[in-house]
Amino acid sequence: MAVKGDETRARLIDAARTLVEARGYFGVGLNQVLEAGKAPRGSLYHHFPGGKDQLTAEALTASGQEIDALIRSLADAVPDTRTLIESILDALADRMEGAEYAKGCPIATVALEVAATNDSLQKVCADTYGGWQQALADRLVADGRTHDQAEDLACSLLALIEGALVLARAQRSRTPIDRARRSAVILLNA
Amino acid sequence: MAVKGDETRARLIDAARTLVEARGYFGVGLNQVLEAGKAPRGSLYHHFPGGKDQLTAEALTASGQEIDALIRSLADAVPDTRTLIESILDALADRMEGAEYAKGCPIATVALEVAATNDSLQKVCADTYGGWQQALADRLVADGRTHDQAEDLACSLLALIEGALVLARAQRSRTPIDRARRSAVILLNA
DNA sequence: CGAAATATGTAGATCGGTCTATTAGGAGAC
DNA sequence: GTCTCCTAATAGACCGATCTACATATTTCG
Repeated sequence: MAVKGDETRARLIDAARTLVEARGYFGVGLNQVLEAGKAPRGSLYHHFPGGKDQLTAEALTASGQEIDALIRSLADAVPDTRTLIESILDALADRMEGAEYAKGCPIATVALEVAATNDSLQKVCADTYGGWQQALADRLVADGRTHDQAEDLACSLLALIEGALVLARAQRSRTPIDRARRSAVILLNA
Repeated sequence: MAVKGDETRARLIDAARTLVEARGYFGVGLNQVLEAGKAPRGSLYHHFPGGKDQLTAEALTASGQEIDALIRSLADAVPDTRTLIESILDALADRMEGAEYAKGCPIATVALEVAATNDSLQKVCADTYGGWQQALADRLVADGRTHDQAEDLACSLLALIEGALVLARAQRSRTPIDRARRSAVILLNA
């Protein structure tokens, strides 16, 4: 029965990922997750004895790893770093528009909600952002930049991307992302 | 009793501003607001017949106007736009650290939580961001930039600032803000 | 007095979490 | 093969707490 159990677990994580990205940690009730994941309450606490926090942490981790993989696979598939950043922003903008602004950064909402009050989730968010920054910095080092330069620039590029996602969702328009795209190129060429 | 009533109203808005900035729309219960604002439940629905949404909207608007005023007053007090941006980021970083990362952008958390599901609050967030962007763009036009250039750059600077605030809160460190500060100067000089 | 404001009480829903049963399916004995 | 057993997994009732909102006084002051 290991297989069926794993499927239920995965369905719950998937449901939590979508809902939490759209409405945040406090904005999603377990009943919603259970309904979307088509699972009874007992299954949730069987697979996630740590309750809502554990489920949310695993959902954030999964979404974080997906973005990490996206960055690293694009980095391999693309001729230069400028194209990498542009591809990331294009992909995120398309994803956001396709979801009618229910999707943006899968981490940011929770990160802001729990920054000062939930240590375990805050740590998950911090680590996830750290991983993304590292993925960008790796590429910048491959371009010939020093470690310090790469870390600085990767952090600013990540901030520009995250901020553009916030503005785009808030205004329900991809314009901020397109503008950030041009500014990112300026930062890369500086 | 107009005076006393207005004071109660103001206390509730102040309490909502602080709590909502720290934990977001869904993360704050009216009981918390009432306790922090030292008011009974009846007063809340007397002053805010629209309930939680109205209270939140007014809290966001007040916080938004405060930042707007900060930008515009700094713009008058400072010799160049570079110093303006640096002053804004320094002020925001100090404020965040001083609150142990319970403060960041007073709008962002709610903006992300309600982007796709609460039209009235989404509109408040969008308008607030629009106002900030306009305040920055006004200064850039005064520097001699065209209207379009100013709008583009103001949007990217705002994204950079917002993103830095997200990363700084998520990682509980002012480093992302300091790095964004240097990148903002690059964008201004480009 | 009359309106504004305050002060509670309470309704009805939903919250996260725990509990006890029941079902399902694979491992091992023979 | 197939029967038995044991645990993983499902199922849903139930708990106290909390949520937003409303209703009904009571108080305060022009």
